[in-house]
Amino acid sequence: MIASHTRQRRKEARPKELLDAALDVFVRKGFAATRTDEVAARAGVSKGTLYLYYPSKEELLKAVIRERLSSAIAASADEVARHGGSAAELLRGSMVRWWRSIFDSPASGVFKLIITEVRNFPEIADFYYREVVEPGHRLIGDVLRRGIASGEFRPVDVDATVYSLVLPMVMLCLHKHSLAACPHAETAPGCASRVPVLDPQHFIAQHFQLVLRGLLADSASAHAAPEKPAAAARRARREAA
Amino acid sequence: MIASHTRQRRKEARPKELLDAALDVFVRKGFAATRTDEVAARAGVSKGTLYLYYPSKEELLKAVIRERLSSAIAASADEVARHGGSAAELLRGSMVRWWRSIFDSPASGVFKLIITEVRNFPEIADFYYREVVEPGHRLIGDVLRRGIASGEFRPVDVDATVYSLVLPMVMLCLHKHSLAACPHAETAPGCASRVPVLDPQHFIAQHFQLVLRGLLADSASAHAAPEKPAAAARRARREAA
Amino acid sequence: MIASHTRQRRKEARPKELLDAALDVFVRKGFAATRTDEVAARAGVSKGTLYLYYPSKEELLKAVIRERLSSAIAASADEVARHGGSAAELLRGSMVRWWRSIFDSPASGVFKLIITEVRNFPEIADFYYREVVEPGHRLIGDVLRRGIASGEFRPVDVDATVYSLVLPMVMLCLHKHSLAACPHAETAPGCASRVPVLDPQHFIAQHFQLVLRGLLADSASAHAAPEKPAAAARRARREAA
Amino acid sequence: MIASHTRQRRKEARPKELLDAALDVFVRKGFAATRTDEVAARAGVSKGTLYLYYPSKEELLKAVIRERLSSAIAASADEVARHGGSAAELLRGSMVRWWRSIFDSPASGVFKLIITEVRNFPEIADFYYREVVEPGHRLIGDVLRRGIASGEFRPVDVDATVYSLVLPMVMLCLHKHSLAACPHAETAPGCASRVPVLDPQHFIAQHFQLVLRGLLADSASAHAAPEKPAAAARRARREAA
DNA sequence: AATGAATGAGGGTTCATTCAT
DNA sequence: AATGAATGAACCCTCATTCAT
Repeated sequence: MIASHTRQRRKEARPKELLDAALDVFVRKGFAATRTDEVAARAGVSKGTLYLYYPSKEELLKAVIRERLSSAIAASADEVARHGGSAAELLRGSMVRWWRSIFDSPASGVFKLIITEVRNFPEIADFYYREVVEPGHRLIGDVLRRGIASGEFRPVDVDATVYSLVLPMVMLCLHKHSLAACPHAETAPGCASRVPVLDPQHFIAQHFQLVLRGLLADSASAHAAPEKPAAAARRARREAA
Repeated sequence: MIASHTRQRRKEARPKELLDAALDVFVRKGFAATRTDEVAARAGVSKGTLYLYYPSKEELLKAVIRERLSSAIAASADEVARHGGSAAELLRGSMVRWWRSIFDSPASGVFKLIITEVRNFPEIADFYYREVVEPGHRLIGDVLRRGIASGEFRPVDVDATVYSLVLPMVMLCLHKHSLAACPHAETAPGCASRVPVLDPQHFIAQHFQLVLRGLLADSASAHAAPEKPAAAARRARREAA
Repeated sequence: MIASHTRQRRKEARPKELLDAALDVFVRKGFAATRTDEVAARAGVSKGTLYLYYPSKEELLKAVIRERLSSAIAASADEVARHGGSAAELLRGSMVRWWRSIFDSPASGVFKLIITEVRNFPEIADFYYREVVEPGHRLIGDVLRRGIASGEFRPVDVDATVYSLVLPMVMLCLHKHSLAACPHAETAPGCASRVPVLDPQHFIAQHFQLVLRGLLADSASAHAAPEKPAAAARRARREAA
Repeated sequence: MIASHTRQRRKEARPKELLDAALDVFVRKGFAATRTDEVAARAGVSKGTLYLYYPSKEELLKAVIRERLSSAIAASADEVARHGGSAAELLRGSMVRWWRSIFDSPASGVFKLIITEVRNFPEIADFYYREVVEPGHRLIGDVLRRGIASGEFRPVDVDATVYSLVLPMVMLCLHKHSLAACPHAETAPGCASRVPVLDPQHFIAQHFQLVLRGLLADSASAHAAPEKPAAAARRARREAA
C-alpha cells in the first residue's frame, strides 16, 4: 500500500518536477540552447522519461509557460481584491507585495521566456495576453480610475500610467535573470566608480513613491497642472514628427 | 577601374552588412536558433564568406553588440551635452529624443540580445556595463543632481530615479522586438475589451510627464513629502520580511 | 472457479494470441518497423506481458515463423496424401485446395516475412528449407515423377516444373500482403486503361490449366481438354464460395 | 580546370552513387533496419552529405525506386519492340533477355523493396503501377493477343497468362535477394536429399518452354517441338555467357 | 501473472565550421 | 576574396527492454 503510494506519488509529482526543471534551464540558457537531457537530469529522471509526459521540447515550453501564467494570475486577483484602503495604498501595498511574490519565485523567469521566445512560438503571445496583460491591466486600471473618481488622483492617462507602474516591475524580473545573474558583472573589482548595485525591493518602493507623487491630486501645485490626456497626445505627436 | 572600385567598396562594406544582417536575425530568432546560412543569405553572401570576416558565430554576436553599443553611446553623450535648459527640459527633451533615435533604429534590438544572451556569454555583460550602464547612469544622475542642487527637484534617491526614468525606455525596446512583433497578438479580432495597443512615443511622453511631476520640488505638497532614501530602504526591508 | 478457469484459459491462450498479433503486425509493417507496443496492444495485453512469453522481439519473430510453418506443412502432407486420381487431378485439385487454405489464412503472410527478414536472421532460412521447401518440393516432385512414369506427363525437367507450379502461388501470397493491400493502388479513379485487378483464385486455376497442358503427353491431351476461360472462372468462383 | 572538373564531376556523380548505395543496403537490410550512416559510408561520403542530396531517408527510398523503375521500363519497351519473329519467339527470346538484364543488375532488388515497403509508403504503389505494371502488362498482353489472332496461340485468358509468364520472373528476383542470398542455406553440408539449387536462367528457360507448349495451338505444336531438357539447359548456359 | 513507468542506447537530422576550387 | 560542397559532432526523439509494484 505504502509502496504503491510511493510509485503513485512519484508519477503524480513528475509533471510538476519536470516543469520546474524546465523553467529553470530554459530561463538560464534560453530555449534553443537547452538540451533535453539537461532538463531531465535536473528533474532527476532520464531523458526518455521526459517524453512520457511531454511529447516534444516545444510542448514542454508551452506547458511551462501556461502553468506559471495561470497560477500567477490566480494569485494576483485575490491579493488585490483582499486589500482595501486608499487607492494609493492599494497600489503601493498590495501590488508591490504581489509583485514580490512573483519576483522572489521562479515564476519571475517566465517574463524572460516570453520576451525571448514569442517570436518563435506565436501561440505564447495568446496565453500571455489572455492570462496576464488583459486581466492585469484591467485590475490596475480600475484602481486608478477609482482613485481619479474619488479625487485622490489627478485625471491622468490611465493606460499609460498602468504601464508606468508595471513596466519597471517586469523589467526587474528580466534583469534578475539576465544581467543580475552574471556573477562578476556588477561587482568587478577595483571599480570604485561603478553604478551601485540595483536593489530591486528598494527600487520598486522608490519608484512607486515617485509615481504616486506625480499621481496625487494637489490643488496647490498650480505650476505642475496636469495636461489633459488629449493635449499630451497632441504634443507627443508634434515631437514625434 | 570602376569594377575594382566597386569591389573595394564592397569589401569595405562587408563587415557592416554582415553585422546588420546578424543583428536582424539574432534579434528575431535568438542567437542559438539562428543559422549562419540565414545571416549570410540576408547579407547577400555565401556562408563561407561570413567566416572570412568573423571567426565564429559567437564572435559575430559579440561584434554585433560591441558595434551597436559603441555607436549608441557616442551619440548619447553629444545629444545630452548639446542641449541646455532646465533639468526637467533636459530630461524630457533630449533624453526622449535620444531614446527615440535608438528605439527607431535596429539598435533597439540590442537590448533584447543582451537580456537573452548575457548568461551564456558573460563577457557581454562587461561591454554593456562599461559602454552603456555606467556612462548612461552617470549622465542622467548628473542632470538629476544638478536639478536637486538648484532646488528644481526634490532631494530624491538619485540612483533609483535614474532607473525609474530608464527602465521603461529599455522595456519598450524589448517589447518592440518581442510581443509587439507578433502580428496578431494585440489585434485579435472581436475583442472589444482588449487593452489598447501601446503607442511607445505617447507612453514615454506620459511617463516622463508623470515622473517629472513626482520629481519637482513643491513646497505645498506636504502630505506627499519625500521619504529620505535611507528611511525608504528601511521600510522596504520591513515589508520584505 | 469460473474466474480461475477463465484465467487459466487466458494464460494458455496467450502465446497463440501473441503470435497471431505479431504475425499480423510484422507482415503489415515489417519486422524492424513494428513496435512491440503495437503487438502487445493488438493482443490485448501490456508491453511487459509480451516479455513474459518471449524473451525478445527477435525470438518472437522466430516463434511466429516456426509456428506457422510447422502447422502449414502438417496440413499439406495430409491433404495431398488423402487424395487420389490422375497426377493431373492431384496437382490441380489437392494442391490448389491446399494452397488456398494458406492463401486465405494469415499464414499467407509468412512468405512475406521470410522474404523480408531472412537476410537479417539467417536461422529463418533453415526452418524454411527444412519445413517447407524440401518436403514440399519432394511431394510435388513425386507426383510429377509418377505422372511421367505412367506416361501421363512428358519427360520434363521435374525440378524446374515444380517451381513453375509453386512460384506463382507464393507470389500471390506476397502480392496479397503488399500491393494488393494498398487501398487505392489498383482502383485509381478515372483510369479505364488499368490492368484488370488480379483475382488470385481465378489466376491460379488458369495457371495450373496452362501448365498442365504444357505438361501432358500428346496422347493424353484429349482427356484433359482445356476448359474455356469463362468456365474456369465460374468454377473458380464456385470453389471460392 | 581539371581540378574544378574533379569537384564538379564528383558533385554530378553523387546522386547516382548515393542511389546505388542506398538500393544495395535497403535491399539487403530492409528500409527500416538500415542506418543512414551505412548508406553514406557505402557511397563513400559522410552522413551529412547524404542530406545535401536527399532531404530524408524516406525521400531517398522513393528516389531509389523511382530512378530504377524509370530506367528499367525505358529499356523494356525498346527491347521488345526491336525484336521480331513469331509471338513465341518474342516471348521466349526478347522477354527473357530483357528479364535477365534486370535480374543480373542491382535493379532486381527493387522488386523486394516494393514488396517490403509499399504498405508503409503507399505512394510507391503509384509509381510501380504507372511505370511497370501497366506498360509491362500491355506490352506482353499485346504479344499474346497477336499470337492468338494469328492462330499461333490458343484463345487463352490473356490477363492470366501474362501473370503466368511474369510472376515467376519477379519471384526469381525476390528469391535472389532473400533466400538465395543466405550463404549456407542451400548448401548445408551432409544433406544429400536437399532440393537442387535453383538456377534462375535455366528455370526461366524451362518455364517459358512449358508455358509456351501450353499456349500453342495444336496445329502449331509441331514446329515448336520441345527441346530436350538437357539441351535447353545447355542453351541457357550459352546465352548466359 | 500482469502492469506500465522508467531507462538509455541508438538513429535520423541539423548545422557550425572547414577547405578545395 | 568568394564560394559551396563536405564534414561530423551534437541534439531531439524513439523504442526494446527491465523491474518495482
